Amino acid sequence: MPLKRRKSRVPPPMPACPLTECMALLGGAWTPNVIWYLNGEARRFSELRADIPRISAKVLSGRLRDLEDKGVVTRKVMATSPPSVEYALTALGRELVPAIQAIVDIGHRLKRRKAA
Amino acid sequence: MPLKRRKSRVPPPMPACPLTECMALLGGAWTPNVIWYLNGEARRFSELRADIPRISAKVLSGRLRDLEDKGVVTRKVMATSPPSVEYALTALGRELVPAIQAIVDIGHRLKRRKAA
DNA sequence: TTATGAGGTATCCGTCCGGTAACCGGAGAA
DNA sequence: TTCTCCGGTTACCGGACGGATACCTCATAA
Repeated sequence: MPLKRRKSRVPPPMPACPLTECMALLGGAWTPNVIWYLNGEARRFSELRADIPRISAKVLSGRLRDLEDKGVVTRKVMATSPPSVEYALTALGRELVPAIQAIVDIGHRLKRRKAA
Repeated sequence: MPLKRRKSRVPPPMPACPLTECMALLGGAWTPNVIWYLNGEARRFSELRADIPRISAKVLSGRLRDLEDKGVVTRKVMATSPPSVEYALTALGRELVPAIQAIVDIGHRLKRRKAA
């Protein structure tokens, strides 16, 4: 009883599917969290560390550099003492927020249900 | 001698953040793709491999096992010869689709813009 | 007889992540 | 003066994760 191969139901994903395209920006540990907490005003490195308690300084610093390279965040060094650094979303970064919002919404529902 | 800050003895309250809560289900390489291609009808292992050409068998089988453990997909062995296995989304899995849809939508916009 | 296909597992190896520690230059404390 | 702290970053190390390839079982097809 041979199985017939069912055709792919989905539009040709090939030369870089939209999911992959967007995940290239959202991928990497803690990336959605970083973008999420940058929504709204700019935020300093140590503020982000407080926002995301379980991220290590190394990973946060790496993530911010990656996101800067990809054009998702901007980095501005403030002439304070000691110098502090402010990060903010670019227009591209703000476009990613709705996707993270959708994830957060689902997370809220999951939590509410687990409480019951 | 000042009092040293005591380290919290219990692991930090993990599921505080809705984003983390939901990312626990979506995290891991290729996870959004797998859920995306399972939306709609059930799909077999080799069909998923064709849907997601760049995933390796090891990672796909690992992802499917993880998702089954988390209650996102079901696994059904069909009594064919050779036996085939069908995977499908659970109700929980279907709840995750809107978030992936949002990511896909943004990916479409990014691609369209890049073409220009 | 060999090949093929389904649904994986075994193995190797490179990259990523997390934790710790150190760094730097200036400001305040001892 | 010397100590220490502070914000941001980097170097080092060990472990987990992901990619590539090979292999396995069973049964039909060429």
